[in-house]
Amino acid sequence: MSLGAKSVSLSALFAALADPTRLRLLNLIGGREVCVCFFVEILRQGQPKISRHLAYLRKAGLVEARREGKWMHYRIVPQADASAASILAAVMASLGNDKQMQTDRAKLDRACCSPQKLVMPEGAPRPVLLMSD
Amino acid sequence: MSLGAKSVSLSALFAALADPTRLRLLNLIGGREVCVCFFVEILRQGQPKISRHLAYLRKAGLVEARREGKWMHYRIVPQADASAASILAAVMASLGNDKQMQTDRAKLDRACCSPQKLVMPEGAPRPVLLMSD
DNA sequence: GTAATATATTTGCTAAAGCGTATATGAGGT
DNA sequence: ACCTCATATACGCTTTAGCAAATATATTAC
Repeated sequence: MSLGAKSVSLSALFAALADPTRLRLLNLIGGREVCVCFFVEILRQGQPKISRHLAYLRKAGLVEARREGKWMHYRIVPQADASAASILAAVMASLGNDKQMQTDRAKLDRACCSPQKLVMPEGAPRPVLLMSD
Repeated sequence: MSLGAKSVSLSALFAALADPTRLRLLNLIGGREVCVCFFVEILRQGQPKISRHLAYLRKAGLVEARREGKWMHYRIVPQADASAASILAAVMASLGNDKQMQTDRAKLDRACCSPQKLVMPEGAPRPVLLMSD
């Protein structure tokens, strides 16, 4: 492990955060476990695009996935590194102040509590809370 | 100004941070006002490269420059937006935990207190402390 | 087995980032 | 005026990121 490893991984962390779609995904995942179908429905973007950005976040170690039948559930990976953890905490808090992020979250909450308001596949899994907000 | 402006500017902020050279520059500038010649000397990278990254940071609104004769001094721009400010605070603190960043800072401190140890142009300006660390 | 669904990956493209070299700008000295 | 120094920008290039469309994989239902 080289001495400069931290600065490299920090810039890699910022590269992962340097895209509006990925920030919206992180905002939606924050705290809960969310099925991919909700991302596609709420962001209203093509499924391959969503999937590519999720793969990017996975490779960056920010999220991890769990398969449940046909569905994939994504959740935040708690950061072992203290620097990454503190930065991510500030990021997640900042996302909460953004209008669009709040709107996205509201849609997810609505999907969670009254799914018929969103066009969702029959029997789509609900987002699962991992911790209180 | 659109509703989604914040998420756009946040991703732009992260894009500005997503480069090891720019992080090293921010680390050196942190808290003090520093002349470009120190960046070139300490990072040991080509002057146009340093200058291009400084221009990037300037366009991103993270630093600003002040001319003093032939020399340009760079300093951090205090962020008006609370989100950007809190993220940047976490970033600057994290940089302080990195080995290479500490080494860079030590070199700058040495240049400040015993300039003959670094090959510096005659009469090069010293870094100026803007606030205590 | 086939078909359908949910998600992931590949392909081909365009746009942008980063680099080094060369050149331009701006200030001070002679 | 010219020359030099410090810094910035333009140019040509290679690498990478992002997109849409198409295709592949994995699971379930039949």
